[in-house]
Amino acid sequence: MPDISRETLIDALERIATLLELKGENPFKIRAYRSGAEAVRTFPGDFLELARNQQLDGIKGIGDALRDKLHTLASTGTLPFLDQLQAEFPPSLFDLFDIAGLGPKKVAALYRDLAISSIPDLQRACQNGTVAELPGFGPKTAAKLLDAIQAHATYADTFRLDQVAPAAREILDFLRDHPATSRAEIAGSFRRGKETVHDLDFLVATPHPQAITAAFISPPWVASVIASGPTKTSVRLHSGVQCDLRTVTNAEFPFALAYFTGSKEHNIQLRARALKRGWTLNEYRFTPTSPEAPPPPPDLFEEAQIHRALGLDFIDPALREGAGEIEAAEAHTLPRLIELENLRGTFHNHTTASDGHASLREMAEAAQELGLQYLGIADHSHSSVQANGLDATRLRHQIAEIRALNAEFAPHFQLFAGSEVDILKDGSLDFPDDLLAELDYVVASVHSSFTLNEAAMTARILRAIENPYVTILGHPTGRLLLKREAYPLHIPTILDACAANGTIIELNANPHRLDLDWRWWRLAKEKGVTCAINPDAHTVHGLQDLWYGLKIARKGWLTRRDVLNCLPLSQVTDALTRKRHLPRPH
DNA sequence: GCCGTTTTCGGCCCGACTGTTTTCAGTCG
Repeated sequence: MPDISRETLIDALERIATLLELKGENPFKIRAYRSGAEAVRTFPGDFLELARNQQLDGIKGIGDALRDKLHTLASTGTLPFLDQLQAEFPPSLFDLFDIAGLGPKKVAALYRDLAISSIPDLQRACQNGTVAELPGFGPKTAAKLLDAIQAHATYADTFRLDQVAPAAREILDFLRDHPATSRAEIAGSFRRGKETVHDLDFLVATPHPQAITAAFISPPWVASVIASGPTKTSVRLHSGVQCDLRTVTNAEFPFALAYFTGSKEHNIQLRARALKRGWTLNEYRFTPTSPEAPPPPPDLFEEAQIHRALGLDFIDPALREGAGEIEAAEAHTLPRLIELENLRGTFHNHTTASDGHASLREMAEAAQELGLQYLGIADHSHSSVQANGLDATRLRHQIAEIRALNAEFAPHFQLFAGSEVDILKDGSLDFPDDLLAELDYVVASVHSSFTLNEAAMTARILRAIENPYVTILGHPTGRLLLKREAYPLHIPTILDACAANGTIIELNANPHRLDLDWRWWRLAKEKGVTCAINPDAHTVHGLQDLWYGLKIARKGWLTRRDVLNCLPLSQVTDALTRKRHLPRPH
């Protein structure tokens, strides 16, 4: 079987779209490839497997042409159509699309007229004046491109949630404090709870947009102003994060909030739905398409009223990814999403015994301050030498310490004694079963040999899943956002095995991980897999990462019934050890 | 190239901003 992933399919479709743009193809054909890529990205299920087996019929956005191309790529590992297109342009040309202000038309002109095919080429041509003389270009464009090349080399263009959340809150508070502000919100992918974002979108309802704009660009955290007009302004922060501001009227606010929250795919579906009712929908209002069309409802103040006007239940921002949420809202089958208040405790936390920075007691007290009823401790096992992993003696000592503290905390709070035990290269565990049996629960995680192929990695983890003492599979794919790719793993097989064995899967809430990815949780839930939202806290402060995990769980359509740590203390103990008494599958 | 309670052909989201234009094209979201 060719060694490709869903990402390979997505990249291929997006690459085709870009190549067709360079060639000046029909824009609607290009859009079809782009939306096809998005359909692959958001499909709730094992897309790769379906593509391999030519079972893509009926998937929205995938027609005959894309279906066949995806099948070819998934089953053979190559796509001649793409290869032929790629042969027409030098590979380095694609780097130019990463430069702000350059789109397909300009890149095509630079390549065609000046033979520019890389960022260094472009930089030279901007400096020596040839770009400024090109038709459609000019001195300002050349100067802007030089700035953009500089910015490209200096700043990241994608940020983890934790990298932008503090600034997001600070700027939102700042805007809300302004006397000319009537309402302010953050929209965009941040509001949807995406694990990484490109920018922050602020929306302000105000009768004095000029005053808000002036205030937005003036604080010390603004490094530069990218663009500024009457209703739209973009700035870059010193951290490199781009922040956009839109000012609207009070009446426009709910429409603008819905519009700028996206996603693009979600919006397109929403607008199409409005058209069927005889209205156009944009960021300002409903407008009847003809005099005969029914009048849209007057006086809309909230997004929920827009959804209702379209015959839909309110769709939480977390779900607005164009992945079936509109159909579910119409059928009244949207899930009641988990809330932060539903969390009663959490598992997988570290202390000074391994690589954490707080003691058992400090972690327990912090958890109680957060209103939790229980806290699971899971320090590293001894193979994780770099993390000061515990050996059997130290682990038994910690178990005793936990029991002693619990005598003090009872009955209002309880620590659970666990371990984050390494899944070794062959899938065996770092501790023998009799030692694991002394624990309240066990998290099993991969911390080494990341380079196994998919089959070997899947088999390795399957073995751990099948161990009766493994309660939770920790950070299942090992990814570190923007830093390290997930190791190859056949997730559907993992989900099936967890369902069959009663093994819980972690949603690691550390903002560097957010693993398992939200795109898998609907399938996991469908298969009957339980989720545990765990902060993997190494400090007292780290417990608050639960907030990130919550956002991701909501994106995964999870409810409190799907999540282990929504159980009250009185029920969670049984849930942790239930698997030990289950009959073994096979 | 996709799609269908305006359907199998003829549509396909569209507004804001900038720069290079002298009325608009390109980019972005």
